[in-house]
Amino acid sequence: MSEKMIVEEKIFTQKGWETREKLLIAAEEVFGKKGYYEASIVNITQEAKVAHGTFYNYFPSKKEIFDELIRYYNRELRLAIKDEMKQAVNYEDAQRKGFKAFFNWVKNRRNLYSIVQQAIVVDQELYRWYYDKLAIGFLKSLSEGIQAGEFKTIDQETVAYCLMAIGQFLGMRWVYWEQQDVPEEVFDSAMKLIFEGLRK
Amino acid sequence: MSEKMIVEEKIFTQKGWETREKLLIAAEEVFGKKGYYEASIVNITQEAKVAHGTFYNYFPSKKEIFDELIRYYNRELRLAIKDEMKQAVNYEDAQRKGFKAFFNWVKNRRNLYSIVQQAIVVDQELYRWYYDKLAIGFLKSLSEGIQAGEFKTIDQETVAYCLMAIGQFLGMRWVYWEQQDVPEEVFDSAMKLIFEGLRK
Amino acid sequence: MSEKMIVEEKIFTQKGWETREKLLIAAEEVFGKKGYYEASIVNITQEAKVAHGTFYNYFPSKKEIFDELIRYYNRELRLAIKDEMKQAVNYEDAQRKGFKAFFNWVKNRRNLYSIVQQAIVVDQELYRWYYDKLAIGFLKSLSEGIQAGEFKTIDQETVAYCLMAIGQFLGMRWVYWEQQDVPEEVFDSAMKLIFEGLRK
Amino acid sequence: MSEKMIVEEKIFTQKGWETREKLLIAAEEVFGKKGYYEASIVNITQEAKVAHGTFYNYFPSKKEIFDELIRYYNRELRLAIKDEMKQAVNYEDAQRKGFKAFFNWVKNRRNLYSIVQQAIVVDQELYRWYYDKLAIGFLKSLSEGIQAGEFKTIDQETVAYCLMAIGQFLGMRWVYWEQQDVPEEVFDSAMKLIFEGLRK
DNA sequence: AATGAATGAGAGTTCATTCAT
DNA sequence: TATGAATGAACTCTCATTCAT
Repeated sequence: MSEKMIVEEKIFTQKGWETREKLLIAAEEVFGKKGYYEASIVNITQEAKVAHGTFYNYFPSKKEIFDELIRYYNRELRLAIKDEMKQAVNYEDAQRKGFKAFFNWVKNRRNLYSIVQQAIVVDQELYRWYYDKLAIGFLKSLSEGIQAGEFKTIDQETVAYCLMAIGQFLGMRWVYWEQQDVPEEVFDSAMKLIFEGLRK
Repeated sequence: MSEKMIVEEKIFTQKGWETREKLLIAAEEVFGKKGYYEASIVNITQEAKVAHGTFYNYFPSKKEIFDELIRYYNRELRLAIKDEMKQAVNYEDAQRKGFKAFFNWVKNRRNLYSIVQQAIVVDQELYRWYYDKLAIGFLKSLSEGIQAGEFKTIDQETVAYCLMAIGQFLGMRWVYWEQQDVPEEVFDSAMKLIFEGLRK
Repeated sequence: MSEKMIVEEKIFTQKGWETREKLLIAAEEVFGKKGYYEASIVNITQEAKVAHGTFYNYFPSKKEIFDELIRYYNRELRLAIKDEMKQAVNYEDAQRKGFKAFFNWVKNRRNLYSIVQQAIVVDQELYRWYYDKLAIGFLKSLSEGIQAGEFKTIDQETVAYCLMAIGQFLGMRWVYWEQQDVPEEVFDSAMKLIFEGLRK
Repeated sequence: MSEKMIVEEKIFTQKGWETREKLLIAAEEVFGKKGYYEASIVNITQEAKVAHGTFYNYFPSKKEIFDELIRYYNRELRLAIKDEMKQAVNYEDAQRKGFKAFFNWVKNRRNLYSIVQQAIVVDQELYRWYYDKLAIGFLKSLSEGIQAGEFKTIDQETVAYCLMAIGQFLGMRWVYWEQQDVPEEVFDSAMKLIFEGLRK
């Protein structure tokens, strides 16, 4: 007698669930390395070491597994950032810790980072959803920082977008392209810009 | 008697040159609207109102015309920004004017903006080249602003990336997604962040 | 202690037999609605509310269950026609009652009617078998009608085929396509043609 | 300088037109022999001795070439019947000649006959269209025969359907199944039934 | 220079069937 | 007996590229 799992109205046995996981992990690898359009289902099933047809027992289409990856890891990232921010001593520290957590996540999930960027082309709605979701976390922390009198009274949404932008570009530049941690001095320079501004 | 043109070791007649132009303009439209992978050569030749085979008289591959677009318009964008910055009364104003010019360019070249983002998937090297090229302009102006004592002494490259990031995200958010100008108050908020920082 | 049933050298328990029945009923529905080629085994097992693999415990292939349906319901139709004909007061009446019974059967077994037509594509031999079997009934009654001096001396096989043809087309036209009974006046016109001919 | 042809908004050169013809002839053969669902595009292109992809230069889908065959040959058949009927000395003779022409057509176009029957499964609308189109010819001739006082006053539509039914079944039985002409005595028996009726 | 017919590799997807549990 | 995961061959369709005219 085997235990069953139910996901989105589909029922899986333990074995089925494991196959699904294998496919997701394989897709992360393949989409990350080759890009959505260059990647084929065969690439994914070979990476997962299952038969071609097995893919369609678990995902109705190539696009669907892509969506699933984005949505699943968006949640993972947000939780990771949130967890880190909770440890902060003040709101500035919270923002710094948020950035650190983000860079860390990119480092550990290089493929996922790439996949998210691909969404710009593959599904703009999804890409927008991704950043809107992410923005909410920044917004909340900014808002509290303002209320606490730690931050200036600002257009929170705009600033949230600016902060995400900076995180995104530095992550791309250093962690994704150069495959290293964001250097300390770069991180400090960015934080300095954010908290003190450019003008002398 | 026809005049000839030489581009990258190829010789064109006047008529040939015009056909090439038609194809580039069509490619901009088609790549912009459908995306690189969804677009086919036939789409481009139909848009250009030439025969299918004509394409390969001018470009060796689909990828090549994509590259050409990116490189050509990268130059156009940089010139547009430079031109605008020249009019500035000081370095802060130059940065502001640079942003304005960028948003303006996105507005007038929506398709191109989209195409550049597609490079993330199509050719990461090219994408990097694009932003490295762009960064140089920001860098130069920043550098002069520091030398003139108008800006803090900062890690110029990092700040250049941060500024590009902000421009990129706000352009995406407002001009590309919402299809409107960046609202004045959003622009001001971003500038305020950049020049004064977040801390109270 | 369970009772066993034996069908074509296979032994079934009561439960097994019921599963088999469920599959046949489901197949009738699915083949009827979607057609043989559009229908999948999964469609059938889902309709029957059994597991995918269960199908192959009862039928060796998709084709086999199709055959079984055709053969089973061919017998049912012939019995229905025969039963009705038995009530007739003379041979002309028998033919009329035979037609009525046929139209009635199409009405109540729309799916089956469709399935029989599919045999044209799926298995021409089977289709031929179906109509040869059906023809025998017509033949017998015609033959008796002639012997009784009620009908002309005719080429019985040809006339049997003509009668089947008329039944088939009127059934298709009215009962299957229009989903209604064959209108009385249509029925009468056809009978008039059959019994009196076209010439003035 | 090559001559061009325009068909349904597509332009063909002479060569292209010939390829299209080759494909139609091949499809007639393949659909006729294997049936619509068992036939693959590869079967057709191999029969036509062209590359796989060439098919899609001329027909947007498998279904489309099937439709084209049916519609094209429906017209051919109707013209053939009409031509033959024109030679008739009276309306009864016209009907006889119509049947003859039909059987002749089936004989020369065995594959087409099969293909038309497949439409029952592949596209019921098309099948209905086919017989509705055909019925019109019968109707017209019947109508004139009545007006001329040669035929009884009857429900013309119903009788038209009955006549088509008989033609269809005899064609199937003899020409298609047995691959021979409809025997003279069979033809005569059917005509006798049609014109004189069954009752003594 | 311009044309468009021809090509064939390769894509995503389906599904009858097998089989271990 | 019942299950549903796994398989892989076969399908339709796409399209970048080549090439004869």
